[in-house]
Amino acid sequence: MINLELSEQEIIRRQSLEELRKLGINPYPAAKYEVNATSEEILSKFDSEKNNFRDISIAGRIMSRRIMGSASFVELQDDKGKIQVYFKRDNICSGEDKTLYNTVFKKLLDIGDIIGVKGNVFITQVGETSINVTEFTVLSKSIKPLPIVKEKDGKTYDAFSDPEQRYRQRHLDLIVNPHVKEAFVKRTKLTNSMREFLNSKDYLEVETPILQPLYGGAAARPFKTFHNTLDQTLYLRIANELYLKRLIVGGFDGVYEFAKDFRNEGMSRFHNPEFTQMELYVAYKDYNWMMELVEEMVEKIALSLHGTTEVKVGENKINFKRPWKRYTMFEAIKEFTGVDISGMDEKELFETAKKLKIDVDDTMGKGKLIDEIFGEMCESKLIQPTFITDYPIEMSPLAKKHRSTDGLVERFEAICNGKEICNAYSELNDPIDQRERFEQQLMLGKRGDEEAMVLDEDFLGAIEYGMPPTSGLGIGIDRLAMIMTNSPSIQDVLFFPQMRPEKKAQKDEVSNYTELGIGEEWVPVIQKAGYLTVQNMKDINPGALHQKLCGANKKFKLDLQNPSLDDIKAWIENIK
RNA sequence: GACUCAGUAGCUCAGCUGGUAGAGCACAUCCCUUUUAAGGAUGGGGUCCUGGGUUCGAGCCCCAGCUGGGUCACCA
Repeated sequence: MINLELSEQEIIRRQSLEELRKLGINPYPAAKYEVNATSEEILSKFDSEKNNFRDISIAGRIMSRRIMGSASFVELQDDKGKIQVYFKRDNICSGEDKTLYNTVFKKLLDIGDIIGVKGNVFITQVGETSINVTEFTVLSKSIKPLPIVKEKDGKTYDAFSDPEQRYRQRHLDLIVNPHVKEAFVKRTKLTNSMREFLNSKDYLEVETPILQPLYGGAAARPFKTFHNTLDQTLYLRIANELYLKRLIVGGFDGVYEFAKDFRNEGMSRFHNPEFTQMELYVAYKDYNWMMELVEEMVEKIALSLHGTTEVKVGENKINFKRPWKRYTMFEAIKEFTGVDISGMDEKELFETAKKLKIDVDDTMGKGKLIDEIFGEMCESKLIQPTFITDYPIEMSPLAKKHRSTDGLVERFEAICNGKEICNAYSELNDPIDQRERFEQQLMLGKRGDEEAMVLDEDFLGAIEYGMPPTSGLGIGIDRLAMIMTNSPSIQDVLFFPQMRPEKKAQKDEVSNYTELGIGEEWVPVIQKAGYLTVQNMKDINPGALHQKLCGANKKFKLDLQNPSLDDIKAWIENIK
């Protein structure tokens, strides 16, 4: 029986599936299919003089078909791109039986099907490098129609562009939007390049717990979960900083981790609840040394992705060539506002912020005020990669006090395209100071700051044994990937960005209907008519339902025995 | 979380002042063949996001909700 939830095209494809089976063709064969070329190789290396690429074998998805009487063209898409494939009836069917071309190829295959073809490469009269097929194999029948995207001269027609569908059905997005695939390939090249760089310096890639009994290393609200056997609350990590530092205490001089971190906060085009950060800790170094490492590493990444240090991002051209501009936070504020705040006390800072039309309130301390002024007046103006150094101590409980200026810490961030891409310190390794800083955070927490850090006794215990002077770095991989792939949204560099679950309409069980005396075969018909629950049918006109059901029976050729009007009246009366 | 825009065929979108739901692609049947966002002819395909309301009558107007986009706020 026909499934009424399917569209016409889906029904036709399922029928084709059965037809293939009747012809003895398995639409989902088990055997491996030997592939010895890709579309990319053929297009770049075919030479009609040499007539190379004889007897090639290639597999992919049918993306378009131009069917003619006894010859047809198909666009086949594989992992690397698309190539035109030429099907000629007499090349495929050498004998009298033309079923393989007339029926299997022309009628039973569709856009979206995955096939393998064997043949020889040639160039058509129009000049298109193509494969002349001698043999083809159905590898997987597609029973859902693909969105049809067409392209000419770089212009795309009927693009599959609805962001909701693209993110919810990323597989579809990847099939029909080639530039999407490119961005993800670049993202992987980015992390590969970074990993190579770090490995070449002999730093050790490690893994630390994602489920943590205490969350620490950043200021953020966590996701909370529960371990049954331990009877204990656990948190998904917001950072891995405190674990990596324990490894430094343990005697590794350089450790890094590509870490998925989780923060239970707002979502935006720059924020996803789970995101990737690369954290690196190197013993016996300071934040000045780390700035040079960041410059060198990011410049190398830009070069390996684009072959140049210049990267186009939106309207801007960003140049990652070393050295990057450096400002202390005070210098940056002076540069962009004209105000020198370096000597100011809390009250003066408060008045300055007010004059600059920044929202301020009484709870803000000195550090928060400086941070606000910088965030409002400077950050978005920093397009070229820039280091901002020397942050107020209040905002940085894990950073070492500045070697020469009171009230500051040895911290830097790199800002690029108006957004922070990394954050680094000379790490605080004085256990007494660290304990005091945590205690200050506890006070903030008691005052209601939900993002205040928790005191981690185990971590303190570790650094009490002595942690070497260390520089640490956290670099936002998603943010960097956005810049390197010219993507305006974080959703464009995450395969499966977080989405609210789709709400499905509630449906009653079949038994809810049969209890009323309705035959099982009528249940899908009634639901198709819009009555997904028995209660929806309660107050309707029996005559109208009768018409709808008999109409559907005829329309969909269901060959069911129509119920009488009295039957339907009885069903509706039976509803409680 | 706030504001704002959107949701109509498998896809991209029209839809007038409220009056029988439309196009292109895709699909089906047929014609032709080295074509290319192929062409020609004919045809089928709809819970107009959901639920209320106003109205003789709602895709359109009003209210509530769902989902998404954009901007802002928190944050990396």
